[in-house]
Amino acid sequence: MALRFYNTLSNELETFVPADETTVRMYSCGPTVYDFAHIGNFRSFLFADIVRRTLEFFGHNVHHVMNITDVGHMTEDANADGAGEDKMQAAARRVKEDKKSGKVPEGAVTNPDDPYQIAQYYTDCFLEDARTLGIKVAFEYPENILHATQNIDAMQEMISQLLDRGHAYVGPDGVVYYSVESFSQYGRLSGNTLDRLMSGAGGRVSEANQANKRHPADFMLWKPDSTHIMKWDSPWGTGYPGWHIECSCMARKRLAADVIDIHTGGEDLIFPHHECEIAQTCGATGKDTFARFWMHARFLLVEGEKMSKSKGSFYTVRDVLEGRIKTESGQTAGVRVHPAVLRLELIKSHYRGNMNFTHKGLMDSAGAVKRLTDFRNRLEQACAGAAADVDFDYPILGKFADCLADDLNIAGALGAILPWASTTPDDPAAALGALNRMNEVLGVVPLTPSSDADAESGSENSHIEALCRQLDEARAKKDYATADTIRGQIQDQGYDVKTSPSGTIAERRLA
RNA sequence: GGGGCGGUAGCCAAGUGGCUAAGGCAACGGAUUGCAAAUCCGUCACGCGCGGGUUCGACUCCCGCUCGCCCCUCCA
Repeated sequence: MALRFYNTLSNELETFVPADETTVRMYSCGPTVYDFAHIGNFRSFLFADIVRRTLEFFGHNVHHVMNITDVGHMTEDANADGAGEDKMQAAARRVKEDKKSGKVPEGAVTNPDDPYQIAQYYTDCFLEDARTLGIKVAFEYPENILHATQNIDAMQEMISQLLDRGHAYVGPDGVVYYSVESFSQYGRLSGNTLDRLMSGAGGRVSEANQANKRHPADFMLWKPDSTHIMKWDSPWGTGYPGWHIECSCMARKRLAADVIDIHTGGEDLIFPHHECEIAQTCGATGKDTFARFWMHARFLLVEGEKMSKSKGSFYTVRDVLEGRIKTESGQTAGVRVHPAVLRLELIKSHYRGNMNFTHKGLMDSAGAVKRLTDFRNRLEQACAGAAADVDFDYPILGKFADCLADDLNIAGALGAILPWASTTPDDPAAALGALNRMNEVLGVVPLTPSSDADAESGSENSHIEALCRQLDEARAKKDYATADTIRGQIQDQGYDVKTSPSGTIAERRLA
């Protein structure tokens, strides 16, 4: 089946075929680790995970690599005199505050002034969140998730190559800059060609900095600065690398190729980050292509608006999972959310449209996860867990495959699955096989019915169980007032109550 | 000013140049229930941001406009 992806490079849907048929080489821009990643970041990471799982679904072997940006870049990188506060220093302040309030686990960061400890702390948090949400590459740390700070040598090597090949120069300020005029393709990805760039339109370019560059769009590769909180020796003085070089370097190094198949990231990275990556990699390799496909996820809105710290909508994964989000009425939701629910909420709409994260949407997703889980449980019972192998001739699976192959149409795929999940298939073993294959991409059907219960404390389980029995007793005695009170108690603790002839069952709500 | 993406019912969200515009949620009616929940059955867009054009026919193609979002050197 032909896979079609929208390529930012051409602004068109293109049929995807890997350059090397044995392996798809894929690189995703990962998090900066000066703070917790928020759900907007995770939308982008989950998008990359869907790309990877889709490729695997269609039988490709995928080598997926992600970076961890742990070099403390200036808060204002454009500020060439280094006046901005280092992000790692800002993070140190934050961690010190969090340590006081007990948010940082005992022993996690023994010295908040050590930037490597800060970076590792947030890296660990990121990995934990990513694994919770089922992002595959997170289980491949550290082989396929690389730290920038552990690849400084490779960056210096690439900078040397760029200097040798005439794509870089040392400015009067001692900073090594990339010369955008040396690379004729500059602007091809973003449309921001040199003639179109409106210098400083974003208001983030300082005049003083520009004086040292040959062209206003030239960007930093290495900055000598012995006062920087993270610094390394280099032929250009002790200092630190520019932001863009790490991805060019690590993609080439870890994927062992000058040209890779797919590069993903958030839409804001198209310019300058990915434009600069292309300039660097192509400048160093001499090839005219870095990534054959560039794929970008649109931004996430929260309740219809941009996420904002002042509105309290900069949710982290833990904020959502632990119920610290606001409902439509502005109340704190308070109910724990199953990770599969958040995963589905963040993947269910098309990656090239803005996604609106809402409390209502989360409730919707919870219903869908529950429905799929119940469906799976029914199928497993019906066929004693013996799933049969099915191929794309199986109607739902074929439809699912068609949707995915059409530029990752997850919403369309869900439109096929959800009504199917209300049916009772004639061949439960085949249906289970199909569902399992689809879930390899979606990753939203919790593994076993008991896995959620296992996550609860034993005492809570037995407490709820006891209330269920009391409810049954009251009902048997036709003491409905008591029964209703007990039911209310169980529900208040985040459970759905189901009464049946064989007794009351409480199920923890997924959100 | 420039580059790019999007605007389908209360909400989320597919889709096609031409049968009655998927699906989910919510809502409503019914079955069931002590009452609910869950489940099941049924109802729910004469219209697809606005205005033109092309066409026998457009929500789907083209032009203009409008709104939202991203970028034009912090950003997923």
